[in-house]
Amino acid sequence: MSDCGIRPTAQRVRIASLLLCEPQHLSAEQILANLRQSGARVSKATVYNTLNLFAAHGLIRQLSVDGTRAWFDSNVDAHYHFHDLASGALIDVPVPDVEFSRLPPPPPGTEVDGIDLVIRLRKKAS
Amino acid sequence: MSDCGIRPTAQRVRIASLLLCEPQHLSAEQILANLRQSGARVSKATVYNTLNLFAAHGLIRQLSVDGTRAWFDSNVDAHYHFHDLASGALIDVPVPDVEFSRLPPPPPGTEVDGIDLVIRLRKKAS
DNA sequence: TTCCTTGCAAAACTTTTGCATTAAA
DNA sequence: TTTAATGCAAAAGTTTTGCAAGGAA
Repeated sequence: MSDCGIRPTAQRVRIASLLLCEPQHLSAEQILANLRQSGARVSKATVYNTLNLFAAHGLIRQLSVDGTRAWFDSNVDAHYHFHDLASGALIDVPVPDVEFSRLPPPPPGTEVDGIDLVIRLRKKAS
Repeated sequence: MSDCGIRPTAQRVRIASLLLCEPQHLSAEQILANLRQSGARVSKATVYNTLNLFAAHGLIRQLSVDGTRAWFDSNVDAHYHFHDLASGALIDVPVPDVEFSRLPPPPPGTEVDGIDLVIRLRKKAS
């Protein structure tokens, strides 16, 4: 963490270890609740500050999947998502599982910064 | 509009003609401002009610592109989007411009409801 | 000490809701 | 006349900000 020029305070270390020990999709509120349950003294403002800081340094990725809130993804490798509409769950889809045989050329003066792919899932009818 | 069982009130007709006369991506606030500029008497609550109503009936589509607000797309045909990170602009990408040669199978008990594809664009470096 | 970070509360924003009034059928 | 939609203001939910106090270097 200090590699990035981020000062490793107690709160930041706890947030980092919560997110980075395994791939997860968490909201700010979930992170706050989780930290407090495990006895940490953290404020909501610090959680948001820290998540924004981590995202700015590329340690985590912020997702816009539903309009309701931001989700923070500890997997910063390129990948895509399933979104289960019934449960709201997010499931990672590795890059090799998707292959594009055609993509539109970016408009003049622009280049592709990244591709966000969300495959929405519903309960099977049949 | 009344085909869908929606009562065509003055406000709804104005919102519909603003959105549906040409393909557009607008926020609720933009729609409200636009209507008031053209002399309409509309409240914010009615704009939101109407947009949610139209979306529920499949007349428009709600997009989650950035976390900041919802965008309402008057193009309900299947399609994808470019998202210009510099300007925030959304540009439609027609379905035939994208071709998937591989997609992951949906998890057991689920089926694909839809695919949201957003190609993020930045200013070309070179 | 000096600078950065935290916590708290309040503010800012988007979206929803309650309720009396108004308009549509 | 009956039912549904509107407008306003207030509420709800998420995220940001201001500022005094606390902690790291």
